[in-house]
Amino acid sequence: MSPESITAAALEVGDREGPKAMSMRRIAAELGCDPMALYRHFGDREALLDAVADRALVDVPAPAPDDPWDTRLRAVLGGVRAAALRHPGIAEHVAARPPLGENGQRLGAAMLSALTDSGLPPGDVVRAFQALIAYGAAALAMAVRAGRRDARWEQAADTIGALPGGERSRELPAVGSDDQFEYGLHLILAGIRAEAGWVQLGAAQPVQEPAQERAGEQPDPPRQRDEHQRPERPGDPEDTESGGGERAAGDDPVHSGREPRVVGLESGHDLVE
Amino acid sequence: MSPESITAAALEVGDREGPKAMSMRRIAAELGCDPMALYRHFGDREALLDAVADRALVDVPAPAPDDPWDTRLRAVLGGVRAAALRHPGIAEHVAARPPLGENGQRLGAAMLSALTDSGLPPGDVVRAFQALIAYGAAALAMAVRAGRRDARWEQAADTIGALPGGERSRELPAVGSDDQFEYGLHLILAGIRAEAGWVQLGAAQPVQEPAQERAGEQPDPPRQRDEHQRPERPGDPEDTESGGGERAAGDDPVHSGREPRVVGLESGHDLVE
DNA sequence: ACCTGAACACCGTTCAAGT
DNA sequence: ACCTGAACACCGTTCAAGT
Repeated sequence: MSPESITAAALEVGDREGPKAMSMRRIAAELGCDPMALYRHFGDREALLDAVADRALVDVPAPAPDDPWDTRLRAVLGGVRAAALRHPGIAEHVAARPPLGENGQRLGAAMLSALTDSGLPPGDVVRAFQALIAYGAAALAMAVRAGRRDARWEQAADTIGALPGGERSRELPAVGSDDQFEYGLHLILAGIRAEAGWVQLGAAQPVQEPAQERAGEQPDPPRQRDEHQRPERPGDPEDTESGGGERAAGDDPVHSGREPRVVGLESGHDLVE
Repeated sequence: MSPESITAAALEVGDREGPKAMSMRRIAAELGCDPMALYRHFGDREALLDAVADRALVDVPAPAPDDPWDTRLRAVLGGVRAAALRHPGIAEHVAARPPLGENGQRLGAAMLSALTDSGLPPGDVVRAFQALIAYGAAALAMAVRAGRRDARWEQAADTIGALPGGERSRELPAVGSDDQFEYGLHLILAGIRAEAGWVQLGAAQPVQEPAQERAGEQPDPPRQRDEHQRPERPGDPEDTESGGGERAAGDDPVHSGREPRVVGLESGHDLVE
């Protein structure tokens, strides 16, 4: 009757009977104990599901530190996605929650490290991190719902097909598919590259191969036109002193002339309970 | 006792008492009728919430058709986000569901039209559309939870602050903030630009102004260095015939040599019920 | 035929009663 | 002091009984 045995039982009943079955009562029944016994180890159901979600990520390995930063990001996000989809009972919860358990922190650190290596300024590293988490979570949620054959998305495919520009793509939008996931991730990584100042070789003739990088999960030796070269940067992210205060609070182009920054969550609105 | 009066009552009780209060019984009580009466107009709770979510989007205007494609995308996604946050009771549901009601289709069509104008090939238009929906949904969900002061995210901020590269950004990650939302959207739009073959002027000296486009919601006249020029493209998206079958099924660089395409949801796995 | 509301099969969590 | 389980305050939905 340990936290571990509880999360194990929860994961099993969730995998077997779906997310709705992961109730305190049902999990307790699985363990043959009183539902209240669970509250000895977890404050409430949410805390228990947090632990279960993190447990589902134990098998996701940290990326190889010598890989390029974008490869590392793809490895982490793809790994989380695959691991979560292996446990459909908890995938929805993984998708809805920030990664805060032991494994979530480990993988989050790997992502932040990769983003730092991308050359983004430190402040943008955190923003890009959150953007990637958001995208990954939503794509995962879509995959879970697509697996559950949500009639809404089938209808959405019809709608898209009926719209101008969507006619020829009627069979494309496999909603939560790996392909779809990789494409969106590819877009964000390309955005990071542009933002960090990488120059994409071959950008002059984009029609023939604008998308081939997405196939690049595999070693991809044959013809690597998707190489990138980094321009020299006057101030490195490290020296924040004389290297140019180009993104200090005052002249930050994003925030100057706007309302006072919301810091953390302290000054946030409080919607309900 | 019409569908409209029901959705109106649901929206009001949701705004007033939070998403959990939007139960069939509670909404019926608001209307002074039997809970079962709601089932005459909506098949189940999910269908009712779909209608309520769409109703929350009536006020989001279609973007000005003459604006640049990226401005239109920002307008639609920002508008949906703002409208949803005005109705926190339903925001979570808006975030979790594809846009299928009257207003969702209207805004989805505007997004697809904008993406078509971005120069992406038709198949990628749909992929980019879904990626944007996914990102917008997740960012909205984060904003709702941040508004609810989720302790998890405060802890996440601490974790990020403790990681290498995150030290200086301790006060940055206002989790569901407008700033954060716009940054992620900016990354995706930059990715689309790169993918569609747009060249970003000034990419040679990126350190000084890599991020200023994000301020571009306002007219932004002073100095527009974030202009883009489009290279000539051999085949226009419109002529799919002789203009070059460059992205036909056979030689699609993304899909060639992979497992058979998943089409729609028909061939999908079925996780549970 | 239509509508109603009692009833079913659940929830998460509290808390008083037992040990 | 600790643990248990009855009880509270809810759910979405079914379905038999009423009109």
